[in-house]
Parts: sequence; C-alpha cells; structure tokens
Amino acid sequence: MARILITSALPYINGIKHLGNLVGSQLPADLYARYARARGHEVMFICATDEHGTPAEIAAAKAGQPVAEYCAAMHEVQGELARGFGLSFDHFGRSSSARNHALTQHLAARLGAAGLIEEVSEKQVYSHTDGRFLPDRYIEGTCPNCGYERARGDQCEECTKQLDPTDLINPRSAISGATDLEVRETRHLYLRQSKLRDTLDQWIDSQKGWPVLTTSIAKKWLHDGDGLQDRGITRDLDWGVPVQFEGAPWGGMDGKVFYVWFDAPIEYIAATAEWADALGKPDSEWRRWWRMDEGAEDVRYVQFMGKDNVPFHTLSFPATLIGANFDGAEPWKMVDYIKSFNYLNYDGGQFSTSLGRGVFMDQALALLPSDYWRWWLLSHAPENSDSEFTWENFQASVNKDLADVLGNLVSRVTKFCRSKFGEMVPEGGSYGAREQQLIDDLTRGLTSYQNVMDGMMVRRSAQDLRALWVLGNEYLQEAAPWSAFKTDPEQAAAQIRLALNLIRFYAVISQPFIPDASARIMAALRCDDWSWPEDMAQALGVLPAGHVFEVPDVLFAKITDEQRIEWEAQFSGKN
RNA sequence: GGGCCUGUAGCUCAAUUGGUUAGAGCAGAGCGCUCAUAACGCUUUGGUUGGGGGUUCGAGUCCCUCCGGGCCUACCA
Repeated sequence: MARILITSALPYINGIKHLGNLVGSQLPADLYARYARARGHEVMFICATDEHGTPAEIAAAKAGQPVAEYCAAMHEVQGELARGFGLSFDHFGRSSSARNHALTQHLAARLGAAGLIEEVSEKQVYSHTDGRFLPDRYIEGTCPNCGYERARGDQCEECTKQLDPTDLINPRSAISGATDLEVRETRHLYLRQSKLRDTLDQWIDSQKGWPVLTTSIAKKWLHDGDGLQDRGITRDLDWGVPVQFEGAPWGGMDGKVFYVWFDAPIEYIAATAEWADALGKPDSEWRRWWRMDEGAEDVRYVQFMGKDNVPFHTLSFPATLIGANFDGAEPWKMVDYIKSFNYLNYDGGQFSTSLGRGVFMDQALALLPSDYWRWWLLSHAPENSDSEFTWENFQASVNKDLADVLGNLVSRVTKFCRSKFGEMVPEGGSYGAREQQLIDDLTRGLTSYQNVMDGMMVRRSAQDLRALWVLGNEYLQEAAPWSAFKTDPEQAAAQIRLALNLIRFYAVISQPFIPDASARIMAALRCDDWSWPEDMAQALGVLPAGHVFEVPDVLFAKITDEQRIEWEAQFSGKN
C-alpha cells in the first residue's frame, strides 16, 4: 500500500468545458485515482476551478454579473458536471479560496526572501473604455507586416509574425473595440526562474520514464534561445490574489494581483487544505501530503494535464516550490510523474467554444450516460498524438465494446440462469479443465491490465480490459451451458455459477472506466464485495451457490443510426 | 523563421526501443452457435510502414532529403 497524490489540471472558470478538456486531464486522472483506490492505496485526488485572470473578468462582464458571483456560480456548474461524469475528486476546490490567497502570498514572500523576486517597470496598454490594462492578445489591429486587419498584439495569425501591441496600426481593444488606448508605465514582480535553470534542468534529467511530450517541452523552454526567461507573476487586475499584503517584502503593489498561472498550481496545495477544512481535520492532515518534513516523504505525486499546461508544471511551479525552500525550511512535495496529453479534435477540426463546434460536458450528459463517454474518451485518449472524435467511431466503439461484448455477456448469463435455475446462483457440478484454462487466461490478462494501469497507459488499459471481457464470451461459447443443460444440468450449473462470478469480477475491474455500469451490475448481483482480485480462483468464488440475484436491465442501450445522424447535425456548429 | 510530435490495413491504433513471416479492434467475406441487446465464437481477405536515398548482417525503428498533418514559440489559460 502506497500513498498517491493525484492532481488534474484545473479547468478554467469561464464556461463549460468540452470533451477535449475532459479527456486531457480530469478523466484520465480519475481513472488512475479510482484504480489506485481499488488496489488499496491511500489516494488524495485534487482538482479545482481556476478562477483568476482577464478571461474570467470578461466572461463575468458578458454575463452581467460581478466576477465573484459569476465564478461562484460557474464553480457550482462545473462541480455538478464533474459529479455527472463520476469524477471522484477528494476535493474540488477554488483557486479564489482564502486558503489559496494565504498560501500564494506566503510562497511569494518566501520567494522574495530567497532573492528570486525582482521588480520590473514595463509599459502596458491601458484601455480607458474598458477600464483595464489589456493583455497583448486582447489588442487587435492591422499587421504592419502583411496588412491583416485582425492581427493580435502578440502575433499576427495571418503571417505568423511576432508582434508587440505597439507595432499594430490602428490598435483597438478586442473586448470593446475601443480605440482610446494608452501606453502606461506599470511595475510588476518577476519570478527570477532563470537563476534556477540549472537546478530545474538537473531535476528534469533525474526523472525517469516521463512522456516525451513532457520532457521535450520542458527542455525546449530551458534551452531555447537565451534559456529560461524570468516571468512576470503579477497583473493589473482587480480579481485575484492581492500582491500587496501585510508582511510583503515589497511596497507600492496596491491594486495588483498575482498572475493566474502563479496562483493556479499553488491551488493544488491550497485545495488539499480546503479538503481538510471541509472535513474539520487539522492542518497536519493535509500537510502530510505536501510537506516532506511533515509526512510526505513516502507520497508519490502524479499530475495529469494537456500539453499546453506542461511548461507551467515542469518549470514555473517547480521553481516556485524550489525557491520557497531556499533555506531548507520548507521542503514542499514536488511532482514525481507528469502524464501529459495531446488534443482531441472534433470531426476534422478543433473543438470551438465560440463556434459551438463539438460536444460540451453538459450536452454530452444530456445525450447519454457518462459511462459511454468515459469509455470512448479513455479508450481513444490522445496519448501519442492528437486524436479525433467522430460520431461514427463513437457509435461503433460504444455499441461493440459496451453493448455487445460486455453488456450482452451480462445479459445472456443472467437470463440463462433465470430461465433454467431461477435468480439464484445454482449449485452442483464441478470445475474442469476448461474452467482452469479460463482462470489461467484471466490471471494472465489481469496481470497485464494491472501493469498498464500502473504505467498510466490509458488506451492500452482499455484494450486489455476489453480483452478480459472477451474471454468470458469465449468461455461461454465453448462451455455451452445451454447444451450441457440438456444432458447434464449439474455441469451447466457449475458453468453458470462460474459465469455469474465472472460478471462480478468484471464489475470490479471495470469500475475505474465505467463506474456506474459496474455499480449496476453489483446491485443486480446483490453484492457489495468490491475487493480487487488477488487470486483468480478465489475471486471467482465470491458468489456462493444459493446467492440470490436479479437480472439487471439492459446495461448499455445501443446508439441507433438515427440518433447518430441527428447528433452529427446538431453539433456540427453550422447553425 | 525556429523547435517538437506525427504519417503503419478502408477506419482507429500496436509493434518489448535495431532482430524471425509488421500485429489487434472495427468494417468486409465465409462457417458455426441459438443462452443473449440480430448478440457470441471460429476462420479469413486486406500492407512497397507517405515518396526517394543512405548506414547496417538486419530498418516501421537510426541518418539525409522531399511531401502531408498537428502542436509550441513565453501577456489566453
């Protein structure tokens, strides 16, 4: 038994996330958390909403709400959707929490004490109409290079030239279209992460077996050009963690907040504190997960995220934690493994919130139970390259894997038993060579499944699980209890007794992928023994002869062609 | 422009890191079964591994080059 700390990248607050966001971090993290718990490990699974930054303020303004109200409401919405998808967070926190305010300020002060904070004066574009400073990407204008009229302040998407906002001709606010822009001088704090470059480089090198995607992105940032650059960690915004606070080692920072990417990862820690608070536990309970000197030395920490999040998790967040321990007084737990994902595309293009293109979490749950989505998304997770959602593929995979291979197996076994023996595990007969072969095959298959699950090989795990389901159909075909019943009912009884236990076994091992269906199987079997199979023969004897069960409803109804066609049209984004 | 990833059967993906005849699932074809959600099982068709060149006893894997797809490039998060 180990202690495993799992965090999923924080979903941003400004709207409902689409399936691509889900499969890139929260869903695989949940798969791993559920599996780790099922294997008997002590798990702390943390997620939260990422609530600061310009987009949150703009989304709130659009919704006509104060930003705090907007975030509180969206947090509830996202939390409800997370529950709908069966995401088993130990705590779903908020980066705007008091805990995160305090911890972010504390860590910033520590970085200041370490000499890793620098005050920098820079010029930023201020919009009078919007009443705010505008990030480069929120300024639009004509590209001086190619004449494209909707170039953004950081880069022209037409000719890909890198730009400064001041390069733009006829600059305007992308939020309001206002042209009363002004360049103002403003002071900000920079994290001097360049000073930690070699430390970070060695730390990355010392990690074993990280995905190429993770290390290559980190290495790029460490060594590209002049190497790792210092980074501004404050912004001129209202909504966020105040930079000026009591005991701050700097002055004159009133009215500024920390940059969202500084406080967001810190929320992993703060959310664990929120967890303790919610349960009335003392601080020591969360600190034993995060402080090496307070019990976290045996914790294994795994992070899940999309590739766009990798630089912050491999560089700036570690720099924050390393810097905060400059004098050895605060050894924070650092990540042990970063599982990163590529993007999921939608039917030949990208998911698009603005165009209404693709399937979003709320829409998905309105169409089908979460297990359908969990299964398809996980079995097609974009681990090695971007992958693609198509309705045709979704229909085919789900119908075949869930309805035919697994659902129908449950159905044929329970219904056969009911018609021949009643809704009770039949007694009599004994297991022979074919049953032993099944046990051997299952043992081998389970070992492989466990290995790939341990290694967080998501697609491969789905394949292995499915292969285990198939073994059940193969066994039934060969054993043919419907034939045996005619000549030797006792043998048929033994075969069905095994098959009913097999179904329970499948419910247990499939639970990380399809928790609701697993729970329905277990309820129908009137069994609450979820113990992970350690010995296959024993696991297939959990339901004794005489145990009463009931035939469940169809586990997975098939997706019809009519439904598929309708959904294709509904989500094409052309309306 | 620079960097990284990627291209394998009609489709979605593997290939133990250079090692025998490139494998699975789906789709297609044939056979079997009749317990089951017209489900299941068995057999089977299908490949110049994007093109070309090179290194090697041996290349899907390494190198060069060309073509295609994608991502990142530090103030969206």
